[in-house]
Amino acid sequence: MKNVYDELNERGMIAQTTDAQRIREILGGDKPVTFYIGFDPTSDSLHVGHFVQLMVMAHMQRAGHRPIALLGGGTGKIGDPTGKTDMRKMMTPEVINYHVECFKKQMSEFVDFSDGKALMVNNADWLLNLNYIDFLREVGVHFSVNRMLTFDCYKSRLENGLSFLEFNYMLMQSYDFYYLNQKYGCTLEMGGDDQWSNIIGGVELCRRKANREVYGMTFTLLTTSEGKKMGKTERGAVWLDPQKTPPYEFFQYWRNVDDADVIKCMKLLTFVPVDEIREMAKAEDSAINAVKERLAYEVTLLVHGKDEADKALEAARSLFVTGAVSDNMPSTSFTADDFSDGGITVIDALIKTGLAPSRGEARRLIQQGGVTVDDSKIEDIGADLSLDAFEKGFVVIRKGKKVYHKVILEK
RNA sequence: GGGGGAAUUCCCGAGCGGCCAAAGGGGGCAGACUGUAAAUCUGUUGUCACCGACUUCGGUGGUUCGAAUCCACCUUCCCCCA
Repeated sequence: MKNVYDELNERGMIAQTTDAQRIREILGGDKPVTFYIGFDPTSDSLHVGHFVQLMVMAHMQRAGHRPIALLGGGTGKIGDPTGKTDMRKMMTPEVINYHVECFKKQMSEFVDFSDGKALMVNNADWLLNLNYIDFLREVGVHFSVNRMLTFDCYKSRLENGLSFLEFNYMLMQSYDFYYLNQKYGCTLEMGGDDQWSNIIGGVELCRRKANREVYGMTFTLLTTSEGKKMGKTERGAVWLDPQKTPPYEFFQYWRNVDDADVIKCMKLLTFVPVDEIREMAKAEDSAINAVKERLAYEVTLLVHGKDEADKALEAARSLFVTGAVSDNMPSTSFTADDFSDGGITVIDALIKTGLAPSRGEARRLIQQGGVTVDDSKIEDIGADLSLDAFEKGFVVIRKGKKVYHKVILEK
């Protein structure tokens, strides 16, 4: 069987390691390795930024290792200052707990937690009851402030202010590793590349405090070729929760990634074998479109299941390739009540479907020629959408070139 | 504890008492070109009943015919000294 280290490496997932050789050895050995990845419960759904982490866990689990998903119910109360320019808002315990519950549910879709094949723990369980003095004496002594201040991750914060609360985040996370090492024999901490300093902190703590040799590994952040974080749209993050980001929209997000990012995404976000991906990488020009479609399909498949992936693919194809209407495209239902005088203005329709956030925006869209109803461009901002247009029961509004929306008339 | 500075629209950032819904850039949206790509060019980017009206410049009051711009107090942040 292939060493999972090589698999991850070939996929370009590995960013930094504390000891590449040794890690490769233990991952390729016959003893399962217990490792952990932490997630701070900052929102009520995981987003694509977390997805790489989930993929790594899945890869590792497939290779026979034991993942521990650590939810930061305790550290969430502090807030990780890494890479943040501003102080984070403090979240109430209720909110944090709610987020933890949401994360749990979503993660179970990707990692098998049955029969102890993987563990899910919450660091609130051990961090919340720590005694301040004891903690300082046992953990605090092992950290050098001088050194911490030189870390890159604090640089920007040194200018904008870093509270003592946040400064302690690293100690908390380091303690997590120590705790998991003692309790579950966890010997490897993984995380996004931005977590590197925090991970080092944990590795050093284990060595100093328990004289244990443990390891750390970070993986490539999901960024575009320009170095920007992926998974952000004008409406915010791309969520894994279908309520927050509908599968069709999710699919479209990947369908529209830059040429330069497709292969990277393929490697990071799907289980498609590396050899196959290498073949795909040869595609040029418009042939890349096929790869993008595959990418979108594969990722949607993993996150939302085959049904939704098929539907999204079908909807995208019919709209963009054949121009046909699909049952699976985004839609809104109107009732007869919406047509008070036998019609509704196109502007109102745009608002009601969510295609435009305000009337001003809707008006602008029409003025700039961006709105099409059933293949005829709307020229007049006062245009009406009459009941007669609904003979076939629906009407298709198109905003710009890529956004299609079906308006269904409910009888 | 003392002294100094800052808070502007999605973000960064300019802003003389009237010409400010507020420069410029980024981002977003739309148009052209394309491959549902990138780059480029153009337009647009507070709300509404869009001629015009209304609400914005950390908060609350005040000065003034008139304030994002001046004054007072408050809040938050930054910097220097102790």
